[in-house]
Amino acid sequence: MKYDEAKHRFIQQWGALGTAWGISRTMAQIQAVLLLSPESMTADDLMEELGISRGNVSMSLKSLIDWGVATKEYKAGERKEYFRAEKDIYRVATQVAHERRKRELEPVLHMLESIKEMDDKEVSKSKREEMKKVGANILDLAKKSDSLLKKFISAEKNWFLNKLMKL
Amino acid sequence: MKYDEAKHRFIQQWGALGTAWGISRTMAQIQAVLLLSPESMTADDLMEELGISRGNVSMSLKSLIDWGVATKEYKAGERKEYFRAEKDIYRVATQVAHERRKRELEPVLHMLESIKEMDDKEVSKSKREEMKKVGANILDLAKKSDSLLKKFISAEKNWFLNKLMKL
DNA sequence: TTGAATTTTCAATAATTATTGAAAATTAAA
DNA sequence: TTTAATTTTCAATAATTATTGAAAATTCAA
Repeated sequence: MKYDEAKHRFIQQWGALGTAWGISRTMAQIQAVLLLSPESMTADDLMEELGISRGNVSMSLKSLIDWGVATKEYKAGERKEYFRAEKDIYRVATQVAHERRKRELEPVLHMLESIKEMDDKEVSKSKREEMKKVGANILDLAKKSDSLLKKFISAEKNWFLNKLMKL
Repeated sequence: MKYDEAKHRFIQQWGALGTAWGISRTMAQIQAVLLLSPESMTADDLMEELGISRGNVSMSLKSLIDWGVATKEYKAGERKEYFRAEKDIYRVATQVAHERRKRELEPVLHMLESIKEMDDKEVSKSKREEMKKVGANILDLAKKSDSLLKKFISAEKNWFLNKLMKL
């Protein structure tokens, strides 16, 4: 297979994966391009590569940086900004997991904590119990997932340290 | 807090969580209503509860069943169909994880396998290497996540067995 | 300070996705 | 069989989300 075809496929699939998971296609595609690029790239490079507007590139890069999966760099004697993607895919995964927890899961967990106070005699016991049970189970799952993720991360850290030791 | 307010909050937040993760608001809200309901419910119940159309309820329920997180039931001497949500939230999570892997991740993994064949002398070594590296890392992460999920599931199975033993 | 290069913002627009609602299909009781 | 109850489908429409592009803001060299 030609490099260009492989690259095209990677960018398309990565973009599709993004949309399925609630991330804009462009944002995921920009990440894909940066992941494949050995060098950091400018906004103009990305506009050209993906055929998208300057505004879109600017906003998508901002988001990638907010998610903690891309960084901005400056080159000596150059006015333009250069961008680079986080290439350690484990760090990308844990970073995204953390961000999503914070942005999307935490509001749900807060809501569940708050409805623990629910105590309404006007409604049947079984309805109240069902709600308490569902809430408790989700909170419990969240807690267990957290500790699992922590283990995963520390396992990865060790793996990285091992690699270092072997050098 | 009143039961109705708690219920309303749960349904809204669960719906919002759904959209953030690429699941339609209604589908998530129907699941929320079913999770809170001690009894199974009909399409009419759900239409009334959420104020949505019959068609939407029908399609959303079909999706929930496809995802393996809801089931249809028949009551003796009744024409209508009743629906029930999977309430073991661990099973919901692992079910959704499996489905998403199959539907959304697998196409990416196949693509990554196929671009392993990439071998294009027209393009710089560093570009080719970057692509191979990114591909290998993602495949590796997917493999590790799988084994982690497997461990999680078996841990849950044991937890369930333990509960059983204690009875 | 200028002012040209560069980036960001955001209202307008396009593209996508979700929802409706009524017609068609299915089901099962009479 | 009929026929009425119920569910499904899907074209039309609404709602949401993504993208554009040009004006405004920022940055930095002169």
